[in-house]
Amino acid sequence: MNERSDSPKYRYDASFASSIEQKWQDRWEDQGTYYASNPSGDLGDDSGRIDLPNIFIMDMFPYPSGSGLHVGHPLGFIGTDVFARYKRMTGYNVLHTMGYDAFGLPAEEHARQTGQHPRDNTNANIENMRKQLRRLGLGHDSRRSVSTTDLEFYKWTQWIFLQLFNSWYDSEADRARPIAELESLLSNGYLKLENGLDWNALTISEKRETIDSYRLAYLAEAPVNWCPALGTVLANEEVTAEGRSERGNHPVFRRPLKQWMMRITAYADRLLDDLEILDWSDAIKTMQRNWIGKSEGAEITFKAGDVDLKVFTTRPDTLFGATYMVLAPEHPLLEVVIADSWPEGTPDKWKNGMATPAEAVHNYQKEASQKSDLDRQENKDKTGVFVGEFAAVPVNGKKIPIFISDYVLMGYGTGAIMAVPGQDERDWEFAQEYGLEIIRTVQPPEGWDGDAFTGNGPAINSQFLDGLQINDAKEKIIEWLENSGSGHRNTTYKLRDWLFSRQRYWGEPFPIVYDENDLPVALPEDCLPVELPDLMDWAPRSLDEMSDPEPPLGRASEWVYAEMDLGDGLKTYKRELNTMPQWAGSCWYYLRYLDPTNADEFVSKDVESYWMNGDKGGVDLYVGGVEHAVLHLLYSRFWHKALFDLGHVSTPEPFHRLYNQGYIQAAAYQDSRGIYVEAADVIQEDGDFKYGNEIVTRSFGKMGKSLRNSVTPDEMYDQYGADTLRLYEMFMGPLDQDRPWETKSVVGSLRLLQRVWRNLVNEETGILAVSDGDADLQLKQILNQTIKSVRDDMENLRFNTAIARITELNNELTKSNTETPREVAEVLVHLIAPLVPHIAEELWEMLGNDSSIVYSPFPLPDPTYLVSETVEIPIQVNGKLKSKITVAAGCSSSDLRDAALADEKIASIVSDKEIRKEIIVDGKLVNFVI
RNA sequence: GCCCGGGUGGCGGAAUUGGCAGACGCGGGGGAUUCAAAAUCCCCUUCUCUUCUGGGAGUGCGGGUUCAAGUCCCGCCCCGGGCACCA
Repeated sequence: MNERSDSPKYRYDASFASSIEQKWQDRWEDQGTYYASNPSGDLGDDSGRIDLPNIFIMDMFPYPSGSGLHVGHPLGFIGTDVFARYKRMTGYNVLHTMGYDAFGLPAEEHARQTGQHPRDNTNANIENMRKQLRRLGLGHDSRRSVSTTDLEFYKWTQWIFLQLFNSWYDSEADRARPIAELESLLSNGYLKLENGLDWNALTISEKRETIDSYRLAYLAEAPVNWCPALGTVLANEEVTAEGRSERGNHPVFRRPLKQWMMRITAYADRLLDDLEILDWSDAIKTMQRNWIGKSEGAEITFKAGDVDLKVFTTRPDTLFGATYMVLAPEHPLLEVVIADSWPEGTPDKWKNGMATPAEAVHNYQKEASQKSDLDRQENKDKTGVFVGEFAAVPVNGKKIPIFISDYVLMGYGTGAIMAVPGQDERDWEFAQEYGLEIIRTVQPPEGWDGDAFTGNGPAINSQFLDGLQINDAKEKIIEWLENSGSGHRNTTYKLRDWLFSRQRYWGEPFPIVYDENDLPVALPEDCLPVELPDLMDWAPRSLDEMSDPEPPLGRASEWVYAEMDLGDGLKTYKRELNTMPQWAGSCWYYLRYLDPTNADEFVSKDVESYWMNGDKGGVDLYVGGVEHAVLHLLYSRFWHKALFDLGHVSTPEPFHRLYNQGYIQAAAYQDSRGIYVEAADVIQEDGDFKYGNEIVTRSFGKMGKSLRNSVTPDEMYDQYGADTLRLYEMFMGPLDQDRPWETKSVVGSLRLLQRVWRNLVNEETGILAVSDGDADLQLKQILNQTIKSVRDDMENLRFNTAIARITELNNELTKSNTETPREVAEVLVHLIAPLVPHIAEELWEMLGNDSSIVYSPFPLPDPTYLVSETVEIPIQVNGKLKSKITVAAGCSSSDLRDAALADEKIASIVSDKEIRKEIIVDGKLVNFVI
């Protein structure tokens, strides 16, 4: 920064910082400084570190975007790097590396814009990103850096798919098992088919289809988000609330298509229960719980003529209050319950102006299907029509009218409800609208003037349930339902099976082919990897609403049909043309970090159990953004559990501790038209923000192109150096909090490093300037107290306060007129080493060491210097600070009291008053109450 | 509407169990050094009253518990995030 000719020659400034940073980055790379030791295999070594305790520290790997980094991106990466460095210095074998999540739609889109093949484009972006991250001085084991697009990586993604395809969920044993075991259980008669058929009487193809329907990865006709303009189906998360594609804002249609599904619902309970053993924030756990959405209750059958209508309810205890029934407009049994004509006395309101129930229902169905999700969200007024038929409440035979309404969703429970307006707010609203009977079955508290009462209380109007509290009433009615055969205990989930097919080019091909009956056949392991064919024309095609999606792989005409012998002679098979979603690679990449060069296994058992630590283990620290709270983290947990069941990994959970870093925000400025202007060009003048001559308004938002407020790491390297950037990002605030970027504040971090440098080195000569004498007692006490605090802060990822403590120590040295004692200098260099590794290495070398500081032990506090002989005690009167006195450490309560009363100020305040109470906390405080 | 976070000086933030509110940094003010400036070093910097000794108020708002509350309890307000007709 300071390039003036008269500034000291050896001042620590941006250009000097850059030169030592590059020197050390080269040396670390040459020496493989950050290589972690494996217990066996290619990455084993004789460093001896394998005998140390180990720790696996991980970032959520990035998508290698072509647009480069801004200073907000590496916040979490710096945090894990500081922690990993600290752990290395405290005697751990540390695994820390970085991979790339490089498949997916963004890569395709970007490639399309630049006209390059996605592979070339992706590889160029990865190279660029590696360079940028290297420049930050991140201590990654470069040998373990993988990309999901590497053939040697996605071979194992396909292998894991085969594991899922070749297994089923045994709900008795509550775990996944190999599919071969299902076949033998069925043929031995140990397991009966759900549809009651005799397995051994089935034809071969019936058997095959039955088996297929049990697999964890299975084909199903499922309603999907079909976006004809993009030519692909989209995941729910890729569709906006308005029902349009997030990219391009094209219309999206719900449409049933045959797709690969993952049976994540089989794991719903375990995914829920095992949250307990995880060290994750309650916020994230709550989000996962909500997503899984477990509800316990009962399924109850209502008879409407000959038709059984099943409802799910969490409140079977309110059965006596059921006064009508509602089916979803898409309910499959609707057609058979519609009456031919309106019964006598049907209110006009229930008919919706139609002459027959059929007309009313079909008209309503049509309207409901045209309602977008947004309409439903914004307009929650209850609408519906009567179907002209009645159902019988099982417990008393009472006939209640059947309605259809869009407030009942086909996708949840049974798509039908018993409506209990007395105890349900939605049912109350509907009942009010259509003039339906309301029966309270729970006694509301006295003075209740509200509508539906959803709280606890004794049952009323419920015959044999009367007087029971909700939970007891539920148990009793469920018992009755089960005895009478009209219902049973049941649990439902919001979680749906995971749609796993995409009509895209840039993704993992499935290791699946189809035979002459169009049934799926898994390829054997020795056929892996199924390589993505090289296509010139890989872009999705725009289609119209009525056409089927065309997977781009269908255009690889050479590739689509394969002739092979899969055990029953040479035959021609058609390949699966869909590809896997982007989540596939991110579901398991952490496991490949462990053993990236293993050609025989996705990870060796030996290596996996070493790093994951079995049982309640997993990745020791996983840092990333909160936006992955549900999808990635849920999918990944699901795959991991399946691999665990099949004996491929030793821990039931992948990520033991999850930590969500905050985001760096930055000021953004809008002109009078609301257009964002380049934030870097805005100046502050007389309290106004000005862009040129125009006054602009300020707001804060996520740093990025759209708000035109990006600051790049390169700018920071030019002005300050990488160590300063690292230090500033860690000092801004706690790692898990959002924080606003302020370039003008970065200078404070540079100043700290300059002072550290100046306290150890003569700026004029560049020669080390430390003394060999001892530090005085006071400095030793400060030094050891600092070591203690910094260790504690580092351990708990509180880097901002660690830096504050280091700054205090350094300020002591700055104030002193003498040269810094060597013992202090050496400690100081260690304390800063995890945060600012380059300057620390440089100083460590100047202090006469020829090996890296990376593995030099982090200082331990000497307990002798953690206690001082005297302590300062605040003296309060009536709880307000009035004075402070200095007394011998460990002095008795009575001595402390006497000393406090002897203090001039205190004496003058209490002299003529009676002391009513004395609070004396040894070593802490004295409070007199007068 | 429900469920999570959060609210502390001009700004970012600190205060581990109830025990000195505002550590550390930015910004601001003053001084030393300098021909002068930059850089550096030192001091001050919550607000407010003041007779310059100190006094009063103060952690979103209103109550409470306590010798003592940013911290605990009750009732609100505001900001951020998630879910949202899930029976």
